[in-house]
Amino acid sequence: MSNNSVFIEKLRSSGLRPTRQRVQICKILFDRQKTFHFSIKDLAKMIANDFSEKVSLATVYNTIHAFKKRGYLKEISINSDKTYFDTNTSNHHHFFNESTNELIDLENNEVGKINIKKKIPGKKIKSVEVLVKIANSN
Amino acid sequence: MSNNSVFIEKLRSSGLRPTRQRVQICKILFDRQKTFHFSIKDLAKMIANDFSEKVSLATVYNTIHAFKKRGYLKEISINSDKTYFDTNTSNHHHFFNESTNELIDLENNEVGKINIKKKIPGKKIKSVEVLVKIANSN
DNA sequence: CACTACTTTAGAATCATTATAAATTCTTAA
DNA sequence: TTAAGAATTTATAATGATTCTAAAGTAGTG
Repeated sequence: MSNNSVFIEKLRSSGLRPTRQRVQICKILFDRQKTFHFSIKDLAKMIANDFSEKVSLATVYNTIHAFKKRGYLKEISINSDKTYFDTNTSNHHHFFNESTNELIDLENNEVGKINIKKKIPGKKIKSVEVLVKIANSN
Repeated sequence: MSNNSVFIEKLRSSGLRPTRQRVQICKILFDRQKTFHFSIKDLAKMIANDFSEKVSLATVYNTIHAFKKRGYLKEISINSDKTYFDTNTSNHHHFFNESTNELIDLENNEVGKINIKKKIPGKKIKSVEVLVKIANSN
């Protein structure tokens, strides 16, 4: 369990004022061992449950965007209708469980080297992301 | 240049009545050599340009969904804010050019075998899709 | 032709997200 | 510590994409 000063520092160090709202959101997002995959809606619900003080939806959006911009979160697109964010900002991949709509991390070292044979002249590769869709075996 | 009867047959064979609107949309989508990547907005614009008769936006949505359901189109998610459809329904991958927002197909045989080392018990893999983000080399 | 089911349509409704502008809070420096 | 200015939060409105609705139109069948 981190104490708030860790998050206050984190925020300050990237030029964000450590407001109550931002610190609260940090606690939910980053005070955990495992990767966290969430939608804005999920997060808003958790804030409502975890804290007595209300945080407006606009602030949730603002904060998530600020965090994404600073590299604290990654955005993941599965289907157009679902936007998830991921606290794991390393280079990695995902399983998407179609039976449950659940996302599972797939670390870089859990996927063999990916050889992109086609080259696009004048372009360089920024990232290679794999999405593995899975479902119940039967 | 295919004639309409090809599309009328295609529609009929999958239980869709070959209405004027659907045939028009078929002509735009499928009467071409190369894969076509498009958004609903793109398509609506093309319909407006190519045909004298108006097609309502609701019909465009209905038709695209019907085509997707029947496997004539694939949906592609890049960023949450962009939904593209793809007339290439084969198992394949994509480049996404971040400089131009352009999608480029990457066929299965242009990517080396992808070895997913992590297994999820009780689940089977439905698909493996790679998204390669690219940008100008400099 | 007449019937029925399928389609299309305009417009309303919904949902997620972004914009706005006023109120609040944070930081700083006196 | 307090005043000033900038950053932030907030409620609400605005936007944009998509879906819904219910009425009008159309295709297929006998």
